[in-house]
Amino acid sequence: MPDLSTRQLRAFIALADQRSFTKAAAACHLSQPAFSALIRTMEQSLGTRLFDRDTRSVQLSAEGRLFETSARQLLGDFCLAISDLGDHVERRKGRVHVAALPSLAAGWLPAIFAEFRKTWPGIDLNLSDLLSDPCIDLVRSNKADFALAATGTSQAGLDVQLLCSDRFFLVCRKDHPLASEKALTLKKLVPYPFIHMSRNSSVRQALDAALRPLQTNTFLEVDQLATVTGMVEAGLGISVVPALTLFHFERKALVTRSLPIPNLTRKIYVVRRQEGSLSVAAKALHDLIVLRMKG
Amino acid sequence: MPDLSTRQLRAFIALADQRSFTKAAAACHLSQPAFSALIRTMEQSLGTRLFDRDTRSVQLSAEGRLFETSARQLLGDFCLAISDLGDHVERRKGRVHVAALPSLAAGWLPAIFAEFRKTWPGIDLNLSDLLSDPCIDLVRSNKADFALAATGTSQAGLDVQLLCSDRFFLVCRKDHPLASEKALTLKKLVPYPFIHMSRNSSVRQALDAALRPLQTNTFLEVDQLATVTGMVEAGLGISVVPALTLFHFERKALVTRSLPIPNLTRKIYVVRRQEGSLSVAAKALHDLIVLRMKG
DNA sequence: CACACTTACGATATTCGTAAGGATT
DNA sequence: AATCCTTACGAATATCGTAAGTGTG
Repeated sequence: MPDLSTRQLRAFIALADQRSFTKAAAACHLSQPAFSALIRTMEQSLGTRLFDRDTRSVQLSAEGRLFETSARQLLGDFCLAISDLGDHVERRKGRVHVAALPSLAAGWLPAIFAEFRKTWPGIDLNLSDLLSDPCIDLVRSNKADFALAATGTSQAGLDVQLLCSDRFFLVCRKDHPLASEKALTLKKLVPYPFIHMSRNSSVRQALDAALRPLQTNTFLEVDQLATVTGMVEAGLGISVVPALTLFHFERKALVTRSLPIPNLTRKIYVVRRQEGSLSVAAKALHDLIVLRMKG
Repeated sequence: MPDLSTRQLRAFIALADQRSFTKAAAACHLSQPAFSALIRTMEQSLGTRLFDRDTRSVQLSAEGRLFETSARQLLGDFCLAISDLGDHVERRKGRVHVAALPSLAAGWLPAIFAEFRKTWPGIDLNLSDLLSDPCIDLVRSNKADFALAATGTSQAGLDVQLLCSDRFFLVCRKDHPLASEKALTLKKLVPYPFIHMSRNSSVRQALDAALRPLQTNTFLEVDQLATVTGMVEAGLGISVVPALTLFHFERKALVTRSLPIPNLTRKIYVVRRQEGSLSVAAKALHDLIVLRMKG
């Protein structure tokens, strides 16, 4: 099977169009003899004359005419494929699939996504707002490019990098005693009824790990942060949630108070597959996320 | 727009399949470093890394995966186009359009076509069995590859070569006086009623030119040779026709007799366009026709 | 240390442009 | 003589294979 290059195709088509070696050579930025040799080489490798030529006229031979259709089609497809690849490399096209904890998806990610989308309007986005484990599963099965999740144990085959430490805040009604408490401590929280996220949430797990010795009055567990908001606002109890989720609690009736315990944090990691680099688009979003978090 | 060769596509696909530079290099009959350089060059010209590789594993990058689909499609199309061209060059495919006088089409061409078709079963044939002028028009308008016709005047832009001189024969019933005439001459034919082809036929024109001084008793003109056969067989008259048409007159009731006038001939020419070579298939048929005529 | 990809490097092959050649108008 | 394609040829470039280098399990 003979070798053939796009340059040869271009030269062939140029000559078919111009019907002149001199003009076609100029169009290909080649000296005329070099162009002539190129066509000759092509004819040899295809095993047939493609042009009937003498000093007075140049035109496609029967076989050349037959090949012309294919050549135009092939070169067109080639250009399409190459420019499509170029679009992806230049970030004019693409798709990034991010898996992220729901606690990040509602409050923190939207601004990042908006900025990303503004910078790279051609790149589409997928966001799987799931708990840590399904997030990581998506990464492992290569369905998501990377995940923003909380994972203590380092996973085999996955690259896990700390994105940030998310400090916990007290959330309660303005008329709650703790809202005006001068010196907040964990111990002062314990007596009050707590509204918690369910045990499989990263928020809850980080909290449990940090509060290990203390026993809280957990009278209600829910699955969604928004539900916590509603419950706290209704005066059913208090809650302790990470800073990145405070978006949910920006309400007139509520206050959020920093807790003076430095290592009471939930750690957020960027998780991606060890093997295989990120796509250009995914790397762009990844880098933006890291930049906006660190910066 | 970057250059790209089928060799590079093959290498890319081989590496995508084998996921090993060593194996893919072997598959491409290249040393491993040369293969490595080939992939590197390709990545540079496309402006993106196509494979994620370290000493332990080789796999497509996101951009490589994107390009893989196109690459396989492109290489497939390439092979198709090249092998299709090859089929035509090797005469496994093709089509030849011949224009030929009806007087040749029925009797003389069938054996040639049969032999040609047996030798090159993949090549389809078109035969336009028309009078000289429409035959030549087909050649000039590039609808026919060449024509077998009678043309005195050399036509501008056309290449005209003598194929054969077709001697005329007397055709009459066995019971006709001329059938047993010892020494045939033209003059002895004159008194008898003639059945002629119409004046726009090449047979008639050649005959008229050759018989110029003599006046024949032309009481019937027809358009088809087969009609001449029927008329002569019915005893309506005699006719004089070229040797290559005698096929029509091989019948029990008829005799065909050579006329002892050497230059009483109709000349058959091969007519083709001056510019532009014949297709491989057309040349094959052309050469066979010339060979069978001369040989 | 064994395996697999990369780098280094001299040798070979290809491709280039300039200049001369040949054919046609 | 002018035009256009081909041939000739030395120079620049690209590609090849061998051998050494590097990094990982």
